[in-house]
Order: sequence, then C-alpha cells, then structure tokens
Amino acid sequence: MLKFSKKADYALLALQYIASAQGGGALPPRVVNTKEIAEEHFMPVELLAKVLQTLARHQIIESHHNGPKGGYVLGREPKDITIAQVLEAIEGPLGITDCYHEKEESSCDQMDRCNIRTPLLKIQESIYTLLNGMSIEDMLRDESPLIIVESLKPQGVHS
Amino acid sequence: MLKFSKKADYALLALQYIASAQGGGALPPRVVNTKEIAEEHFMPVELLAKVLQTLARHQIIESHHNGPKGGYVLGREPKDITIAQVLEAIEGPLGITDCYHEKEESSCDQMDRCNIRTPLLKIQESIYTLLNGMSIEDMLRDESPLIIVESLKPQGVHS
DNA sequence: CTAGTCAAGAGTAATTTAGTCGGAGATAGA
DNA sequence: TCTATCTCCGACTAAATTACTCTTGACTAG
Ligand code: SF4
Ligand code: SF4
Repeated sequence: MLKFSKKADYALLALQYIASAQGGGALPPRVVNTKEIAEEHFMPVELLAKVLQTLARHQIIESHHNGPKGGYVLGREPKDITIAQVLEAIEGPLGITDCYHEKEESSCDQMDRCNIRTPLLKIQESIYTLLNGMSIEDMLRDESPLIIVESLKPQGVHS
Repeated sequence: MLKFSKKADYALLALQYIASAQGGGALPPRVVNTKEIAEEHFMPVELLAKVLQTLARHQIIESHHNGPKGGYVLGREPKDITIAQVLEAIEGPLGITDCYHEKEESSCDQMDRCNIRTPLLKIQESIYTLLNGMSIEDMLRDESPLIIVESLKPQGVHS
C-alpha cells in the first residue's frame, strides 16, 4: 500500500521535536537525547535509537558529546530538511513501482514493453516533488503549509 | 515504504490491457479473460483472477457471460477510472499515516497532541488528488499525461 | 573510575504481501 | 445433456518486509 513505515513516522516526529526544542534561532541549540524523545512519544527507545543513528549517518542530525549529557542536534536548518530527505534516509530510495529510475537495477522483467511504466514514473516524480516541497520548518508552524497539486491532462490548455 | 503492491500493479496493467483491447469507441467491446491477460504479462493467473474479481466487485470492470467465452469488460469509460479508485479498490482506503481521516478508527494513541499530523494529512490529501488526477485513459496514450506539482509555502508570494 | 550516552550489528517476532488450492456456479457449444 | 471453460469465493501456505530486541563496544562529562 501507500503508507509510511513506523520508523519514518518516528523520524519525523523526532525531528519535529528536536527542531522545536532548539527554538527559533537561539545560537546554543539544546542537545536532546534519545530517551527523552522516546518517552515523550511513547515509542520503543531501542528502535528510535536506530532511527536517530540512521538520520545521523545521513547528516540530517548530529550527535554531540558522546557521553552523559550527550544527544542530538539538527544537522542543518529546519527549512533545509525536507520530508523526502528524511524518508530516503530511513527507507532508501523511494519508488512507487519496482522500476524506480531509468537505471537497470530494477527487478521487473518487462520494463520496455510496459505500457504503464511511463505514467507511473510521472506520478512518482510528482510525489517526490511534493515530499520535497515540505520541510521540517513547515511542520513546526501551527498552521501547516499549503500544498497545491495541480494535475493537467496532456491536451491541457496550458500550452 | 511508499510503494505500490504487486496486486495494484497487476490491476493497473490489466486495466490498461482491457482498455486498449476494446479499442476507441467501437460499441461491441471485446471481452477479454483472465488467462489472456495473465499470460500476456507473465503474472500468476490465480492471483490476477483475485485482483480482477475485486475490481469487478467495485464495478470498475464487469464480467460477461459467465462461462466459456466469458471475461471482463470495462465498467465505465477509461477516463472515468482513476488510479486512486483502482488503488482503493485493491487495498482499501489509502492513508499515508496510521491516522487516515478525521474519524476515530485510526490506531495511533497520540493523535490530538501530535504536531506532525496536520502536515502529513495535507500531504496525503495532495497525493490523493494526484492519484485521482490520472485515469486509465491517460495511461493509454503513448505520451503520458503531464502532471505539475506546485508546492507553496504558507508565506508564499502567491498571495 | 563510572554512569550515561551514542554506534553498530545480529537476531527474533509480528505483520503484511504474494501466491496457491479446492470447490461451486454459470453457460456456450458439441 | 454433457463438458470444457470461465468467473467467483474463501481459506490456506509461503515469502518478504517491518517492527522491535539484545549484546557489545566506545566515548566522555563529572
Ligand atoms: S510492470 Fe511496468 S510499471 Fe510495474 S514495475 Fe514492471 S515495468 Fe514498472
Ligand atoms: S504519530 Fe501523529 S501522524 Fe503519525 S500516526 Fe500518530 S498521529 Fe498520525
């Protein structure tokens, strides 16, 4: 189906939390640790730990002083962390179909003669754009961002 | 992850096939059976059978003369069958998160205090619109439809 | 030195998806 | 009438993915 995994959900939740924890632009960002986030959101600590580690590996967050008082901090500005990036960090390259990009490594046998592929790739691309259009910063606002999806048929008036 | 299931893929493939089999507007539409489609696309007959049955139950296709020479025909015009409809028929109501619509029956414990929910619902809605914007007819064209996704931030200049 | 923390990988359990089987009903054509 | 071919349905098994756990190690503030 078309659903986020729990890990993805956890990741976004955690990022939102970390981001909000380190306020607007206050220079000394607060360092927040795994346990804190996990307890706040009732998620299994061990699992969240893995998720955060993955995010750290992708430089989306950074770990600070690796001992007591240690924890994580955003790796870049909230507005520069898009949902698409988070998802890809957690679940690898996201593809609606088995035949992701133009490259070979996809599994489907037919590919070339598949009449359905091109349209689906379009959709995939659109979804990606969509996901890349919302950032952590957007999620911080009470009023969530306005996303307009416009779908034009080929014969569309749009020239 | 964010991927179509095989069944969904099969469904779309089959629909594309059925649609193309019954030509443009020729009134006596050709009846095509499960086996034919399955062999054409190297998919397990039994499984495709189930998929088609499901589609039939949702009136997306219709079964004709239930014996030899029997098979399926589109239930309505290709342009009136959207990808979203097909997906929902196959996999039930599609939701990016565990907390689909405003209703209760979602599983997540937090919900109300979740800071991440509203934005995600927006995204979900956008994806739905997107998926609802492409029809089987669109997939029939060699040149697939043009889909434009425009993502505007709240403070966007666009007024 | 030690308690608290991140890092990494292997291992297990739960859930979902994919695919199979067997039996029932319908009907076109011989 | 009989039979081969097809849809229909539900239960079943198998495979794959996802969710979660455990263990071990390394680092460091106090
Ligand atoms: S069937 Fe067509 S679309 Fe589905 S995976 Fe194979 S190639 Fe891509
Ligand atoms: S966490 Fe927030 S977003 Fe994710 S499911 Fe629960 S409520 Fe919906």
